[in-house]
Amino acid sequence: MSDSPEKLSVWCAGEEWCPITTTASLIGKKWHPVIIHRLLDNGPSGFNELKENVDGISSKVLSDSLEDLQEKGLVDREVINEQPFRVNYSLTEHGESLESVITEMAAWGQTYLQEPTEADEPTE
Amino acid sequence: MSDSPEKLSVWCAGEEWCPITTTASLIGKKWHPVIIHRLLDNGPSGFNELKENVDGISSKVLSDSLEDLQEKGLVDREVINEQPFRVNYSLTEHGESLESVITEMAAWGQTYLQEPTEADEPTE
DNA sequence: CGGCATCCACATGGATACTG
DNA sequence: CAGTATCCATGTGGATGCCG
Repeated sequence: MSDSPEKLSVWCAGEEWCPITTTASLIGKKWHPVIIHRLLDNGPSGFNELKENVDGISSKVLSDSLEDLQEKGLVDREVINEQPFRVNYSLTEHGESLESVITEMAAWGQTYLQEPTEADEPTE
Repeated sequence: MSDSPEKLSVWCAGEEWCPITTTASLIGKKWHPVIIHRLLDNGPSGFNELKENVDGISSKVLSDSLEDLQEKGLVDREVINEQPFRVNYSLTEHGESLESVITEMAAWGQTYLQEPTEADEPTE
């Protein structure tokens, strides 16, 4: 885990390649940061275990997100049992390397955000 | 700028409020991190100046994103001249406080990502 | 210059049901 | 348990044109 993995080649939206745009394309999806956060926190997890921890996600969206994260090389999927069928989702080296980013996001949220009260509820 | 602003009340997707989910909802849009990054880097900017710096964005999307960021209390808009018409977009205190997150994202991208070559181009 | 209006394509997300 | 299938609503992004 300590030896840095080779760099990921990732495309980027704009004309010229930009680290932050590209990073945003990796984790700038609604559920990706949370999924990675849960995997960092709880370690390798099964599908439904992850679904419980990522509060409010549907199986389809979790399935789609995990597939996306696998394609991006951040998450690993391993079948650990056939009967009963069990899989294990874990972070790759790249996925784990995101800890600093995820931690920073969580810390920022802790510091600068608060849970809204009923009074804040948008009446719109 | 040094006194920490009051916390933002932001809704979150899941059942229970979660800092990282909520943070992700603030900056987990395709262009938001880049826009904030550019404002951090170049300071307050006009609309087209920002459009140039955020490489590849259309005016509609930039307009939408800026509106979203204003609603979320991260960006300020100020009309600084009527004739010729000029506005200035800048970061609020909350927006500036995101520097650590944005920096971490950019640093991660620098370390773990590389610009893909033609060979990596998806033929799909 | 700094947008908004319009239109449209596609992506994303959610609910529900069903399968091996 | 670990998904897939389906359907549908909404979101997001891009192109173009126009306006004060």
